[in-house]
Amino acid sequence: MPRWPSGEGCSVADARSAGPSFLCGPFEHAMPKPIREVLTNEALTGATVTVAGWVRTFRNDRFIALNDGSTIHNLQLVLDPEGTPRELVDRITTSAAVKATGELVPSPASGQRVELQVKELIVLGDSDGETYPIQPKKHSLEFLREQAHLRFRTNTFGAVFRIRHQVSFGIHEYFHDNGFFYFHSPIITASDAEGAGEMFRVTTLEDTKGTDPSEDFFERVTNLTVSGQLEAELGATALGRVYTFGPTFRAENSNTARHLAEFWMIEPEIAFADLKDDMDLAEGLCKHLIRRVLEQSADDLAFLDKRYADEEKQKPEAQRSSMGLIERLRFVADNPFERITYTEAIRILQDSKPYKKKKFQFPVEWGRDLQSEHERYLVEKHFNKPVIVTGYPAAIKAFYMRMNGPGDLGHSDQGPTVAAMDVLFPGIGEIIGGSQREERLEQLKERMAAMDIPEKELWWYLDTRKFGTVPHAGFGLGLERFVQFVTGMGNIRDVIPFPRTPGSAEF
RNA sequence: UCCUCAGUAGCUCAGCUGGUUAGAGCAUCUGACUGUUAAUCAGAGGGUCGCUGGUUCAAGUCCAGCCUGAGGAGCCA
Repeated sequence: MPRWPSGEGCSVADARSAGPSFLCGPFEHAMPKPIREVLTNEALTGATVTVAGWVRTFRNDRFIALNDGSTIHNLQLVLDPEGTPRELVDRITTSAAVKATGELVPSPASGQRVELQVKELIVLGDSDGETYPIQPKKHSLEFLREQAHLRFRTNTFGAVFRIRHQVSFGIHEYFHDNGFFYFHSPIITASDAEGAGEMFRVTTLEDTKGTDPSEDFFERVTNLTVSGQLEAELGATALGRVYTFGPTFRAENSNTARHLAEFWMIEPEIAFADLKDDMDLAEGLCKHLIRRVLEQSADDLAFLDKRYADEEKQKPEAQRSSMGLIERLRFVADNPFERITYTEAIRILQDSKPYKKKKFQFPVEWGRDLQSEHERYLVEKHFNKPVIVTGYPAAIKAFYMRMNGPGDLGHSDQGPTVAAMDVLFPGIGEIIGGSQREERLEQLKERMAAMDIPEKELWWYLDTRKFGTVPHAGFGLGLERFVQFVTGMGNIRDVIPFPRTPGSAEF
């Protein structure tokens, strides 16, 4: 069994003092060093090092570009031309898994600081060049989507999923550091009253048609969750600050580059907080995550930045982004988000050129929801930065959002509004949707009645308003949409390992 | 679900107003070379032109239906 270099014996200093024969065990069992460490730790130069990974390219029967996923960069392995048997050389093919031990030496050629002079090498897993689908060349994202099980072996997807990790980890970090508790809302839920979209039915029945739900496993109708928010509110009204972070399921027949049937959502919920606190939290989280990725994933971002620039070059000039990927991340991290009310947004849109030239496909008038084209104009043309829109008309928002009164943020004399807030990002659209929740029992019941939501189904939710209710607020952040923004990937299916979309659940 | 576009070698594509045996680059394989950077050079193999039906002397090319994918829209995160 491999030994992890956590205890005695495997430190860099030990490796150096032990000389070239040092290994954490016999060669076959030696724990390989991550290539990320091999390439960056200058103290390793001159040491004997074991690495393992997958062959990216093999040049001249002598040079292996080896990648182990720990970094986007490859380690060059150099074989001894005389001392390597032909049978072994023939097995070093694209994506073969190999393990090698040798001396890490400064590289005489340009292209890499160090390289590994191989003393010992084994092929752990062969890879047949004739049938391995991913070649050392540029592939289309569409093709790689069909090879989703192998696409992680490409630079692009390696970078994307390392960054996805950094974002996920950063979410826990940010909330933990700010006194939040990670709250696990259920995946299987019984309430279908949330109105967040079509749901996937969960059942053990062979056929649900004509069968009484009481005969089912849970003795009632159950579905996969579309949101952990209502449960998070229960947590927040006791623990103070909580967040959920888990998979979410929507059975909508959505076929777009920004919708998935299974996606990951982050839903913080804070007690004793109003809409402004909510906005501050949302903006703070976004900025923290961007800064973290800029710091922790500089190499991957540099690669994606170049990729993004190449993609932009393909577009007609009018559609090109005004900023590069990294440039825009820095800009968003360093500048305050624009905060406007829905009523102001309508006014800006009605004063806009596209409105006056009748370029908008959908009407702009108070009471109607903002369409994608309107959000795009606000974010990408008018403000050219993230925008938080508050105070939407009550009629187009969910029942749990707090009804605004005179003096409340976003209140309008044009009609009733609620304390909602949507964070709109360039290129992505709505990345966060949140609100201050209706904490007043009577108002909440009124809204539920108006929207035909039976109180019976949400008795537990209403209880929080009966017993020690407090102002509270929260939001939902779509993880994949955020990762899209950070990586510059145009299609949401390319930022989740195994995308689920209508008609597609391979892998 | 709606609108638009696309489907030709493993991949990316060319194939004109229908007309001999369907092409290129890359990849793969074989050989050469051996300090290379997606190495280079030479050669070889590789096709149900998405599927079904129709029009025609003749269909990769025209028509219809279906399937799959992409872009946009709606729903939303």
